[in-house]
Amino acid sequence: MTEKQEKIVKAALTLFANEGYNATSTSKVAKKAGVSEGLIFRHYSSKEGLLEAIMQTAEARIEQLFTPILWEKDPKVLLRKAINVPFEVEKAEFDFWKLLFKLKWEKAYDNPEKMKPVLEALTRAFTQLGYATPAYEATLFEFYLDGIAAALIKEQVIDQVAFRAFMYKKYQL
Amino acid sequence: MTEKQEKIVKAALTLFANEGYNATSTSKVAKKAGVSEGLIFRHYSSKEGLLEAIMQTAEARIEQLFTPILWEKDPKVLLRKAINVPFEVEKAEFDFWKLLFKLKWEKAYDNPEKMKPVLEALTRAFTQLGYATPAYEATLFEFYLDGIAAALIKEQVIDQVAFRAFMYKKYQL
Amino acid sequence: MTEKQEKIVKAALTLFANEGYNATSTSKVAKKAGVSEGLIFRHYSSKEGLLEAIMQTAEARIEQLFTPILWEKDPKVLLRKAINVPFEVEKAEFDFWKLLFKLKWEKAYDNPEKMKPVLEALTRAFTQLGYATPAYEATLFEFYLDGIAAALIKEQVIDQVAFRAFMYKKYQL
Amino acid sequence: MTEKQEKIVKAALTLFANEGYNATSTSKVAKKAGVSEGLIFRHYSSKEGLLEAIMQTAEARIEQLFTPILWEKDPKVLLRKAINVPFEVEKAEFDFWKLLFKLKWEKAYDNPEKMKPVLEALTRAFTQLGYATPAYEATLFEFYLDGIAAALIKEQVIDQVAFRAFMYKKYQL
DNA sequence: TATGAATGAGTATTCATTCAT
DNA sequence: GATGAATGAATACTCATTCAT
Repeated sequence: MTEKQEKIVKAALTLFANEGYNATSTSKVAKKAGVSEGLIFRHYSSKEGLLEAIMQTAEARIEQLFTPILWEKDPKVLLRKAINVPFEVEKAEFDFWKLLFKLKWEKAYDNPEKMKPVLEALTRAFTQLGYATPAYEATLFEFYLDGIAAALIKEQVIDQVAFRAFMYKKYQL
Repeated sequence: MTEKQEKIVKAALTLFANEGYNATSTSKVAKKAGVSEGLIFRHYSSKEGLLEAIMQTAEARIEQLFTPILWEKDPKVLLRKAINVPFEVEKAEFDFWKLLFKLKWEKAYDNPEKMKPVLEALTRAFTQLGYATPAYEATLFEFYLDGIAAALIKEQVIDQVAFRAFMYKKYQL
Repeated sequence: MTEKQEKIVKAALTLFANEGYNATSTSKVAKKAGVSEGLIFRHYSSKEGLLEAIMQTAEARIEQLFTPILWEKDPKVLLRKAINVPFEVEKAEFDFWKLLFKLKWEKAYDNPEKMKPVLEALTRAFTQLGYATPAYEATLFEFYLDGIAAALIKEQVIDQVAFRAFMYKKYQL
Repeated sequence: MTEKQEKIVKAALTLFANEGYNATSTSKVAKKAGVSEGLIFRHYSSKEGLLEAIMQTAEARIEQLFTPILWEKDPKVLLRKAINVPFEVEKAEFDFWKLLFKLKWEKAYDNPEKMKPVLEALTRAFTQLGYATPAYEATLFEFYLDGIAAALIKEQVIDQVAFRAFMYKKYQL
């Protein structure tokens, strides 16, 4: 990735995440990145190509965040780690997440399959912990995580320490 | 609201919800509604005005759905009613919700204030039921509402009866 | 056809004929026609649509020119009339013809079928006049038509009266 | 001419001839030639420069084809040779001719002067053969040749042997 | 109220060309 | 000689909006 490519991707990420993909023109991206508009197309062939390039990095990052959970044996530790994920997202990554959450509502970009392994790991954990309906527990747990993540990304005021403690207690971790 | 106005609003709702506000041109709306493009502007003065008109109806509908909860005295009944809300949304209303959820991610249209009364009612209920941190419980409960509503709207397969039963049990209702 | 539509078609014809279809931008057409660029697309949906609209008129004009030949019974009169066709094209129509001749070299727009009725009429005439290979004679005659028309359109100096007389004599008319 | 130069010229010729000069981008030429776009400009300084380079070769080829005619003393042989020219064009050269014929309709590239020596040779021949208006005969003859060439290049079905025989007979050769 | 012609600014994308390497 | 990154201007086409009727 050349220096200018990085600039393009960075500018596009910020704009796509905050103003929306459709509301962001390639000329805006170019201006913000300080490059000519044509360069975007030389490197990514289309606006959508650019989006896909960004999404790949984003999904890679997500995988990276959730991988430690997938391999965790101890169910309590697993849940604890899962709860921690949203709180560990750094501000620098918020744009990634914002974009991801937005695109979840565009059919073409929403693939719930992606989270299946996590869901399965959670189900396993709830099974081991003797929950009656572990699959539903996992689903609900994921709703919670999603909600927490969304709130954090939107920078709604939450006492992170207290809330995390609350979650731990709720699941007796 | 004249007959043509209704056609416009209906067409716009479907398109805004499914293709996105920015991705929907006023000409597409006009064509789908079977009216001239000019008429949209005579009635709503701008594309954004049209969106706002739709949003008002949408928000009114939401209020309508949650009002029974606000006045419910019995905390257990209240939670039961709250759990049920997302399952009561009819398919005909999905577009409303889809649009609402999408716009939650556009700063200009996300106002968390809207849900405050519900949040307070839930907090009250959890207090009455003796939960240790009722405000956090209420927050979490709202995440459930969001999550299940999103899943239903996206028509992800969920055994509605079973899941509802699971929620009842979870909250001992 | 509104007044502006006519302006568009006229401007486009001149430009397409003299600078070439591909070398003429829609913005140039708009500027020359004194209308907004968008209007072209409202009326003709695409640059190609505009070309096709023009071509239809052009082909209609051609038909009109050759129709008297098709119905002529007397073979000598028929050939005389045919010889005259190119000389009857008025300067005002040169652009039509220029465009037509240019497009003959674009596969998509060359349809030799168009001239078939004329070719058949010519063949009939040569048959009646006792020519040995009337079909070839007709083909050759068409080459003359093409050649003289091209020369006239390009405004190459030709003594029209003399040349016509020469042709009459050549075919003993 | 280096190997890459040849590749460029060959690719450009095919594309210019079949898709048109304006419709062919330098990037298409580069891709087809398997070279970098920059190289085209190093060698030919501009797209037009490339066209001119091609045209020079094309015109040289034409001269080569017609030279034997210019020096022919026997008028009958001369006409026979002239008739043969279009039939002798090899398929491999069709692109050359297609391009030439197309460009005849671009003022900048049409120079009727080029064919003057041929026209004069034909006139001489017709004079020697005692035709009444040899200059007009020559002009008409050229129209015929042009028409034949165009038909052949466009690969319209023509019985070449029969048609050539027909031409010989027509001019009593 | 409703239409449809009309517009000016913008859209994604392509173009011929330059230049550092 | 040759590449590939980079650009500024252009391209066909769309957009939200206005206005005369």
